[in-house]
Amino acid sequence: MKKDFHFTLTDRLPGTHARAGVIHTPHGDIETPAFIPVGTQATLKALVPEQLAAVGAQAMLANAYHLYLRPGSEIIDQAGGLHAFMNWEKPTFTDSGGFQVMSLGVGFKKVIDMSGDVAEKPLAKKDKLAWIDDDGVTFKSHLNGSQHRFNPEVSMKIQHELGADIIFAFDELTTLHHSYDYQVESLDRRTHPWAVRSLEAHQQLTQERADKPYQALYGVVQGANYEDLRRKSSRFLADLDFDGFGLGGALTKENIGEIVGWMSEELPEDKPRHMLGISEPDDIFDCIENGADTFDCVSPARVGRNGALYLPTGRVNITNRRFRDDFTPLNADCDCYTCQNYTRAYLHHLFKAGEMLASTLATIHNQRFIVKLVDDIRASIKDGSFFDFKQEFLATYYHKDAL
RNA sequence: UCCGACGUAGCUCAAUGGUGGAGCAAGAAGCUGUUAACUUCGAGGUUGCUGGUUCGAGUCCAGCCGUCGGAG
Repeated sequence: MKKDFHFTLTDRLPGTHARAGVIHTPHGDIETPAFIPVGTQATLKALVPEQLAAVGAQAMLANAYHLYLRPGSEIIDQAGGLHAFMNWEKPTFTDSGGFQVMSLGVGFKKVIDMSGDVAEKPLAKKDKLAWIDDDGVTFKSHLNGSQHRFNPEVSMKIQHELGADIIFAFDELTTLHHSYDYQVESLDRRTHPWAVRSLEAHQQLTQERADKPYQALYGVVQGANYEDLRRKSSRFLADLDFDGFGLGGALTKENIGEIVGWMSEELPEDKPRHMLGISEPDDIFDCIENGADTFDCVSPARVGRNGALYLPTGRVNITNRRFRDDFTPLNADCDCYTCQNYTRAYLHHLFKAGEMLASTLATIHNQRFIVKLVDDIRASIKDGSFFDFKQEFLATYYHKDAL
């Protein structure tokens, strides 16, 4: 099959790893840097695809774990793939299920933070829903407790049935709470061998399903916040025939840019780099400056549904009492449907009343805010104003006395 | 007018005579490859009023006030 995927670099920011480019997929192009909203279960919660497109989303990311459990990846295969199933014609990504190895296992019912200084009490074995070994992971469904097994081959089969344009190798997402020795063992015994197995299974499936659109496979770099491990993991994956790379796992927020920089120095220039699960504005700036091309994250959607909305002056809880009689637009300078048509008082009311429209309007705004932020960063790389834009945005965003 | 029941947090209700609690509402915080329209936290009280019994009363007794129901 003809490989219908490539990455074109168009601009670089001198003195940094930052770059702009275009990812070409069978379902269209993605101008990078770009933020990719997450629709875990083949829907971005609270939005119809037209609303997601209107927000400026160039692509969407779904999750192999959730769609495997329900409705089943074979159902989506029968439907003609993710795009046809969910009525989304633009590019799609799927995550491998690797995140659930962590979130249902060591991370079950815990917050895996990026500060690295939280000593959580160890989880009792019976409380976990996932158990990892060197071949893969056995886990219990969070839906009904039924037992399943994922390994690289299973994840690749599922992701091929789902049919996203960009898919990820099955990896082990370690946390900052794991020891250095564990991080080494995780790379050598699981994430790296699994990357090789994912690639082999992917190539086999690509041949078997030659009538389907080409799917690009990204290898996933791990190594927590250790420079030697991040470089080693990057070099290992760089030597394999991946179409791009996911930069994953445990990253200390304090030096996230530095960590991304280590990986960018080891990875090939001509392949795209995707930051898994990052969306805070300061993190986005740091990652792009150090070579990241695309991002996905549930945070803008989730915090929005819970009433936290992005403003240029920082995030606010619209449920706060002070918004009860604030009849100004959420953000007069925002071009999203919500800000163009509704007041803070109305949004406050919808949340307090528990109305579904609250989620929709909040999601539209938050997605637009982050998508546009990354779009603006892309423009600033192209015209050379990146550092001015970064300084101005972050100074305003993190000193929230203006509201 | 008489009889009866009931008065506890903003609301609905708990509390063998032994340090008055919960849910919801209201207030606030958190959320970074979604088990999340979620989670967490604090605040909120002269137990209708006045007396009495008791070591000790939201609880028992009396009166008053109020609400509801029934009878006239």
